Amino acid sequence: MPEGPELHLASLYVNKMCAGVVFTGPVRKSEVSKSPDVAFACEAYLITATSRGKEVKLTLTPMKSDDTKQRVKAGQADQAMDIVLRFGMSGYFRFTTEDELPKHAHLRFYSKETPCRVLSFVDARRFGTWHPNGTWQPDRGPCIMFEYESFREKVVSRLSDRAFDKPICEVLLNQKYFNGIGNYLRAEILFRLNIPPFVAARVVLEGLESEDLCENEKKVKDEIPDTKTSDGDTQLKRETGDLLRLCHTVPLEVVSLGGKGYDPQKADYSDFEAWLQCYYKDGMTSIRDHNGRTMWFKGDPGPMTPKVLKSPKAKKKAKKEEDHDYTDNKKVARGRSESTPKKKVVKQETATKTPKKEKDAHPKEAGSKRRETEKSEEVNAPQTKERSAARGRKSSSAEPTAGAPRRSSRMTRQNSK
DNA sequence: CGTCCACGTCTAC
DNA sequence: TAGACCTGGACGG
Repeated sequence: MPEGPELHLASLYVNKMCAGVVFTGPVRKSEVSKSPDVAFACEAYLITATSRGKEVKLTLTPMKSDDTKQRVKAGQADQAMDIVLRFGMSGYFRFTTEDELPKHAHLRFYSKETPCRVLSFVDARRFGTWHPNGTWQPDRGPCIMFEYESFREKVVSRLSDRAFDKPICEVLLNQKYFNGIGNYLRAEILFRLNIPPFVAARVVLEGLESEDLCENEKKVKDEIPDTKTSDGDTQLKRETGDLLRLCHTVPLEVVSLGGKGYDPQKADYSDFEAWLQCYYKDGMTSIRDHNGRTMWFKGDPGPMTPKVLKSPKAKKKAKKEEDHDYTDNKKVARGRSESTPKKKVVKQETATKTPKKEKDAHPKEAGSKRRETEKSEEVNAPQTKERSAARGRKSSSAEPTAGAPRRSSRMTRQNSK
C-alpha cells in the first residue's frame, strides 16, 4: 500500500471518517511500539490530515472552551499538535469501534462517543514511525503529486548532483527528489515510457525543462490493454508527457481509483490490480537493483544492470555456506573483496525465458515468482514472470478455472474481510 | 514445518 | 552497501 498515492488516500480517509467526530482523552500507543509516546490529551479535540509525498501529518486541534486555565492545569492540551507519520511497508489507518480494533493498531485516538470509536494507525511490520510535534522530514523533496512545479524544478536544477549518476530506476526511489515514488510506481512509470530501468538517470533526465511544456492538465489517456486478452503486449502506449510529468500523473491515477484502492476494509484491490500494467504482471521481467529491490520492467534492462547477484536468496545461500564452512579461511578467501561471486554459475542467459506451459487465465497472483527465481539460481539473468495460474491450479486442483482462486496474493491487504 | 517474499527507510561497518 | 528492523501470506516438503 504505502507509496505516495496510498499516503494521500490515507489522509482523505482520515478527513472523511473523522469529520465532525470529537475525540477525547490521551493518545494511546501499543506496548510493543518503539515509536515515541504522544504526549497529548484533551477533553475534546478534532483530527484532520494532510499528506506530502510518503508522509502523512495528523493535526489534533483542541476544541474551544472557557475553562482553558483549568484544562492546562489538568495537563490537557490547549494547542494543536501535529504528528508526522511514515507508513513503512504496511501502515494504514482504520476507524473502527473499540471492540473491532485491528491487530497491530499501534497508535490510537479515541472518540468521545459511547460506544467510542477509534482511529488507529495500523502497522503489522512496524517499519512505520511517527513524530509528535513533527514537521515534514527536511531531506525529503517536494511531493510529486501536490507540489509538482517545485518537484520538477528541483530535479531539473540539480541534475549535476551525483545522485543522478545512478540508474534511473534507483534514483526514482530517492525521496530527496522523488518524494512519493515507490517500487510499484517506478515500474509503472518507466514502463509507460519504455525507458530501460538501468540507464543513468542523468541521461534520461537531461534536456527536460523546468517548465512542463505539456502543462494543460489534459488527462493522461492510456490504453489499458484488455485484461482478458492477457498478453499485455498490446503496444498502444501513447503517453502524454515526459518522465517527470508521469511521476506526477501516474500516482494521481492511483488516487483517482479512489478509496477502494486504499481502504483495507473494502478488501477490494481488483481495480488497483487491473490498473497495474507492469509491476508483478505476467509477461514482465524482474531483476534486483543495486539495493536488492525488485525492479519490474519489460524489454531492455539498460547498460547499468547490476552485475553481481544480490538477491536475498543468493545472499542467504552464501551466508549458509559460510556457516558450514569450517575451513576458517572465510575471511581470507572470500572475505569481502570478492564479496558474493561465489559460484557465478551463470547458466546461459537464455534460460531466461521459461517454457510457457500455462495459458493465462487471469492476470494476477504473484505466486510463481519464486519458482522462476529458483530456476535462475545464481544467474544474474533477468527473469520473466511466468504464469501462476498453475499455482491456483495446483493448490486447489479440484477447482480449475471457474471461480479462479483470485485472492490475488499480494495487493490483498491482510484483511480480506 | 521451513523458505521466500513484500507498496521502506535507517544506521553501522 | 550490506544488514536490521518486523509480521504474515503463499508455497514447498
